Amino acid sequence: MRFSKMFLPTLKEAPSDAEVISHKLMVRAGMIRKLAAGIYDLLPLGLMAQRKVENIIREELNRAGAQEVFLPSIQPAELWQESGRWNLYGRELLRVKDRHDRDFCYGPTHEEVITDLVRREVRSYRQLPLNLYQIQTKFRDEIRPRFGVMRCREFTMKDGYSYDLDEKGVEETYRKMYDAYCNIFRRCGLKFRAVEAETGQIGGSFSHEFMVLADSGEDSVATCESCDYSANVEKAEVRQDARCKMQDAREELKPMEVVSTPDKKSVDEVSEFLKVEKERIVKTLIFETENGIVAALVRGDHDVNEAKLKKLLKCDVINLAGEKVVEDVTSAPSGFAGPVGLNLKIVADNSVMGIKNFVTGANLKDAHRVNVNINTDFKIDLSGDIRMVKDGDLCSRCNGTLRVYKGIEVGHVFKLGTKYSESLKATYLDENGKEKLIVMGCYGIGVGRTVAASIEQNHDDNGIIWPMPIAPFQAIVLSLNMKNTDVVHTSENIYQTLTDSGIEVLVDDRDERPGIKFKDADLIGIPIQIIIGEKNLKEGKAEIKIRKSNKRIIVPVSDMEKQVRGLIKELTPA
RNA sequence: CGGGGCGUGGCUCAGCCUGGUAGAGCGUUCGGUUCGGGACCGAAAGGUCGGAGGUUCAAAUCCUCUCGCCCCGACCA
Repeated sequence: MRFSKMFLPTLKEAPSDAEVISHKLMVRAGMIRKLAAGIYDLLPLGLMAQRKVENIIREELNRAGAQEVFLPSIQPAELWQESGRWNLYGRELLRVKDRHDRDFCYGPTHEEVITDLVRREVRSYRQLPLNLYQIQTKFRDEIRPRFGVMRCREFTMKDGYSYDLDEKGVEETYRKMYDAYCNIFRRCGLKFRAVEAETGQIGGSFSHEFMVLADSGEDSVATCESCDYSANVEKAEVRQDARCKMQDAREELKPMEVVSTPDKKSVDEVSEFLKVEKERIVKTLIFETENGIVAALVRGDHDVNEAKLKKLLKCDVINLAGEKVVEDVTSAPSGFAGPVGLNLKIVADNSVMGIKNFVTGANLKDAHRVNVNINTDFKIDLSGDIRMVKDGDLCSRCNGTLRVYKGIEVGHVFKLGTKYSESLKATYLDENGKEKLIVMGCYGIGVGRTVAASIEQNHDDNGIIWPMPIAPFQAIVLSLNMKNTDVVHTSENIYQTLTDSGIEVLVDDRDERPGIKFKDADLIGIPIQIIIGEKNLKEGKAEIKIRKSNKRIIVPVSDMEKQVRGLIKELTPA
């Protein structure tokens, strides 16, 4: 490809609406342009990188026994009504009507469509297992799209669905997909972690998320320093240990008192005002569930994990109560809730059980209670692990320390079970002629997000540094002086030779000054720069610069192909 | 959906408070000098100041409405 002919509009300055690095660089490098909030045009350079990722995905999935299909992006409402998600999915589901006033939606995911296909075609156990995937545009009407291509409304996703005879079958498929995902992300040059995750809206019994570690990530991952335990903080288990107690067992129980705390609502304020460590304050959070209102107690330095609370309470819906409900229930403005005298079901985190003489809200405006003790002053109905892990907690699997990192979720695998085969009646006849539910798994990869995540992990002040496997071009030839015929001819020759031998090369044949070419080459991040300038050329030589290491070598022009070939190999992970 | 901010040439932004000829840098076009890290000189094109309404002799500027975009929040009392 020739730079002079390519639609590659690079920018010196980043657009003012770009926040994260990948977004800025993708716009500056001429990969994307915004059409509307959360909706982007993909330009040639951007598409090339994305196609590279797509092809790696295809190779690994096909190798693992999956088959590619292509399903409609517009889906009839009936299917979603049948699965029950037409109502459940909420406003993220973009609904449209056709000219006959029939309801459709733009697919945010394809469980319904593909399960409908499978249920119509699969009758016998002989036709299973089946593992189908597609690479498709999805639309999710996000509350707040942000970070460029990282969290947008329209995006490209690889989604795959597996159909097995039984639990054993799906577990094997799941493992295969898990391994394939590891290969895919490794080949994309990403530093990632496969972490245990909550199943969320898609539902199902267990799942792993593939997280790319990056500060700009919107998810938090807890990772053990000593063993290989990794989990989304939503899911990560807390280990109870001696350190949690932090109190002398011999400390005597003191009589409870009410103290005035004018306008001190938050744990920070109360801790400061009463000169008490946050560990000795107990927060009382009021939640509404389908089975009534409950009060959840966690230590002042901890946060409630709603997913865990939900599980402990065995309920489906859980929402933090609003101001009004809090006032009704505690007869005090929010900020002063406490367990003493509350006529609610009270759930406590394990760590609360070990504290004595702690501080809580008094259920009175501008007042807290001190020296509160469980059993003496109030009773707990239920206790368990209901808090979010935090950095420095102990690992639940070993004695290591957990670290919490930010991560970008690029892939997710679920063991779905029979959730959809049940609602959509996807069944088969087993060898005894008995009808059984097909057992499903589902597997997603955010393709565009993977590209963005790679940039988050691979860049410097000058621009993108593509890992070789997903670089839009493997090499770029910088013809430094278009007025010098030797330079031009040599650049052309090298470009032709490399291209003919199957290497993906961009030649910067624009009539621009060298500085501009260097800057653009760095910006668009091509791994190998081949720099053709007069001085070196007089000795029949040219320079090669490795974008990643900034290493420069001078090689004879005649040796170029061999050198480049060697470097490509060197820069491609096995 | 709540709070905040911003819409002025292709891009980044100034001008708005205090109404009176629409600006800069980058980019683009033409001519010349330059040519290994975003050059320089000269000339030029390009904007109904997001849109609608209002106030005024006069509106980018003040008021009202509207659309778009961005940020923060929408679980922690």
